[in-house]
Amino acid sequence: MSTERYNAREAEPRWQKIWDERGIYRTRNDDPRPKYYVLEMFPYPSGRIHIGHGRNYVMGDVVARFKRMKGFNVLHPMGWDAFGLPAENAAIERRTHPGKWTYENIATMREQLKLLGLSLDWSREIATCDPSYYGEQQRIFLEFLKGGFAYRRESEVNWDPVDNTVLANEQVIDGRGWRSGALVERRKLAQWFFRISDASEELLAGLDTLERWPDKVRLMQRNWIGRSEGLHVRFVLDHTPAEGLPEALPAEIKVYTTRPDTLFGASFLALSPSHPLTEQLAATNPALATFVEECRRGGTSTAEIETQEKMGYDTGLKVRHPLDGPDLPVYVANFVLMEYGTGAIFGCPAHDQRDFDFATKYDLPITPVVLPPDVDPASFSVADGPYEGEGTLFNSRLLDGLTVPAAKEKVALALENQILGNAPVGERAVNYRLRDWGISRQRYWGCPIPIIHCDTCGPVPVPEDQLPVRLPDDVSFDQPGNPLDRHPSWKHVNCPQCGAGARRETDTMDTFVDSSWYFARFASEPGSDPLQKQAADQWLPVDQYIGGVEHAILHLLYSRFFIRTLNKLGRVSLKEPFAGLFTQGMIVHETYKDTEGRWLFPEEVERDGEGRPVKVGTGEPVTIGLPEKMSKSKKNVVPPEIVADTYGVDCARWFMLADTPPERDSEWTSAGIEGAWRFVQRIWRLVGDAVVLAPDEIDRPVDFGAESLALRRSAHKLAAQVAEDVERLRFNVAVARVHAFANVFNDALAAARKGDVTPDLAFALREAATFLVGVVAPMVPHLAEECWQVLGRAGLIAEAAWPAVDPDLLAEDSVTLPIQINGKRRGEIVVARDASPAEVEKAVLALDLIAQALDGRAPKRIIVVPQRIVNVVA
RNA sequence: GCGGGCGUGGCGAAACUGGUAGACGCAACGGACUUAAAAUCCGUUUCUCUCUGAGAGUGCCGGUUCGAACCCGGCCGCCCGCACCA
Repeated sequence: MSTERYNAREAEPRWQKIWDERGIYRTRNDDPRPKYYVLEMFPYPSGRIHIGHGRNYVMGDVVARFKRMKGFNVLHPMGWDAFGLPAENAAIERRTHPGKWTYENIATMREQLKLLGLSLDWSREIATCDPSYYGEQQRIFLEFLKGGFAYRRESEVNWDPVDNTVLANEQVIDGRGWRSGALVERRKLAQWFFRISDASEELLAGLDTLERWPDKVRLMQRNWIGRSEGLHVRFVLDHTPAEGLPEALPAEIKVYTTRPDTLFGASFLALSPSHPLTEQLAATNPALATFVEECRRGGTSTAEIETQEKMGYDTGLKVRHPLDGPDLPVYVANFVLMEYGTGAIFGCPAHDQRDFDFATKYDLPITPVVLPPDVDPASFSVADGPYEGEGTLFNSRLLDGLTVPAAKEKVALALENQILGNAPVGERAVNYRLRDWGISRQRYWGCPIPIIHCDTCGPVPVPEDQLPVRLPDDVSFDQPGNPLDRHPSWKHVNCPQCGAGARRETDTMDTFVDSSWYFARFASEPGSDPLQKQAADQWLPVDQYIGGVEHAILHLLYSRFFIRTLNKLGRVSLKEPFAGLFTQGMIVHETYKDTEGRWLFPEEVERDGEGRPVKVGTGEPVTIGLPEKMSKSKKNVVPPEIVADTYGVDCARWFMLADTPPERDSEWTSAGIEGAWRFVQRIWRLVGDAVVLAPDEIDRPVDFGAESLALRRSAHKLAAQVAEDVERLRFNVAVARVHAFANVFNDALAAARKGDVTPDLAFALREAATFLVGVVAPMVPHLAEECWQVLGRAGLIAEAAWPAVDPDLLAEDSVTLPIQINGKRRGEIVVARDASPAEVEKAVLALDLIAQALDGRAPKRIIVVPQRIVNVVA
């Protein structure tokens, strides 16, 4: 028996060095084997990683290693989402350069990731802040522009008047700038947009092709795109000249509705405060202008929007009802969004909560037009609130008696056929919630938008031969605002078209642009063109993409749009970048606070004699809080280095895969990591014991005894089942199977120690050990290499094949069937695997326990489910 | 408010998608080995009872079925996404 413990601290760096020296994780594009691309969402280099960051990389690594063993040419790269605001904040706080800070973090985190023993092809590493990467992105931007997928328009931003800077939504807290505390204003700025809304329909339809995505994510994207079918309706303005109205008002107002059936319940029209007509009226109406101003000032936080009261301003205008109803007043209302539909609505208070609130406040008529099923029209009232359900139309002339869908159809037809001017009054329309993607950021640390603004030529693309537009290094962060804007020379250039003095665009791109194609960059070999069509077509789509649910919408939707657009521009052949998606759960950890409410690191807490948590050294009592996502601020983090030093990273990897289903949050506990450690040692011992009992590799004997055969069956079943579990990413189940097999193997070894080790048993023991090591190799790769060596196998297990399963060993000759009487389990019977139902039935009826239960009577019915169960109905 | 998901021992969870509920692990308890400890190994561990056996049991109530954790209806509780989208 082996007595040495497995020394992970010594073995792990040794194997990592060997892997590294032999370059076995370097992927070649000319490898003829079938491809498999596994990718974890690349990290933002924020400083240091903690063990909580490791889970998705470990999961991806298990898949990568498994697929390699299964004979695939695996691409498993890593890079850095390296642009972004935190680098600028760090620059301000630490008086350092964002690039320096970023690259230092990358260096640290790269070493930490390497510590985890991940089988990554580091030769393809990229950082999005590298000019070779963002230069290509600038080229893509210009192609988008040329192809009509990018454009510029005015759009509102959050403006901090003290810091003189634009704020991201998350930097606005309770309507104030997070740093300055100043009240945030909304300002209009000319900004660049990608026309993602034009792709709404294809992005929606494409979701149906993504069969290996979680339903939840597809649903979230579906809701985000927010397709709705409705009707555009033109309401003619009644031009009875009212006092003080400006000349040249438009003849009509167009609204969008999904409830045209409620047209006869309409009691007002409402315009958005940003509607062109509102602006026209406000120009000569100071009271309205003030009202619009008030609406604009409304808070930006969700809490404020939620509780905001409905407010309206009666313009004094009236419109005519298109179908012989009463004239309707036109309001401007704070709850009508300009960005959706036409920026104007008709209000039907009886059947819409918002309209109901509004009508109640301004004392407008509330006419019910939809009667719920089985309700008497005389007693039906909407005084307590609107009715938004299905029903039958009434109070609605031509629609009376129709169901809601039938009424929608009839109104649509009627309005389509009613021609006014040269166009129908009503037109069916599809609307999407999805808006265009604003990519301009008034920041330094991002990809510069390659545009030059000329007073005569307007915005002009930077010529191809002048790309990339590099960020200047000599910038200062001692004043608020965008350093590119105040740089002494950077932005002053000549117009590429007319040669006159011009200015560079000083906005940089949203970092979601950077992450929308990095997976395509990994496809081409290091040093080659960043976006090579052939390479992208070879490797994409990503076969298995792994990351957090927090990216379920934006990153994944933007990437889908980006790839589709690259496809239209002829840059890639595929339409969907990620064939398989998995969203993993977080690692959570208890939180600790001392008596003064200060957060404590886990290593600052221990148990006293009575098991109470106390502070190390002082013995001061400690309060334990609920497990939460690991975060620096709450100090509930575990650094990978500590785990590596005490238990080894294989233990950490095993722990992260075990027990909890991968999509759920998993709690990091010391008991858990100790359990993983015990099991790692157990595998080591089992393999060592097997080698002692069966020291030599021998040819497979022809015949096997019962014990040997049983062990072989278990081993082959293990390899088959774990393969399936890993394919389905059910790592916790795979781990449980390995545990169960270890128990079986342990018993077999104990029995073998007592008796003779016959050649067939020796073969079976060695085979079992080899299978065990092969099966755990993707999960605990260092331990597996060490065991591989103990087994005397040549080469590295990292390059070995998955254990070869003999299908004959998977099928048992006989099966044990449970026997139920009236649905309750009463016994069991062993029958041949291929026994016919009639044979089983006969054997069951012959049993004593059945005879007793039947007590002489004939059974009413016997259900035999082959290889499953027998149920006797007495 | 709208949309979606989930409720199984002291805990994390399995259950081949309608067929032996609780595999496997953690924790706990008992035992072996040891001068002792660590490590390891062997047991016990859903609940109840009249305990060599029997009954109940997958949030609660009901239904479908020979058979339900799984399907259907209605409650209760928790979690997530969206949020004035007309």
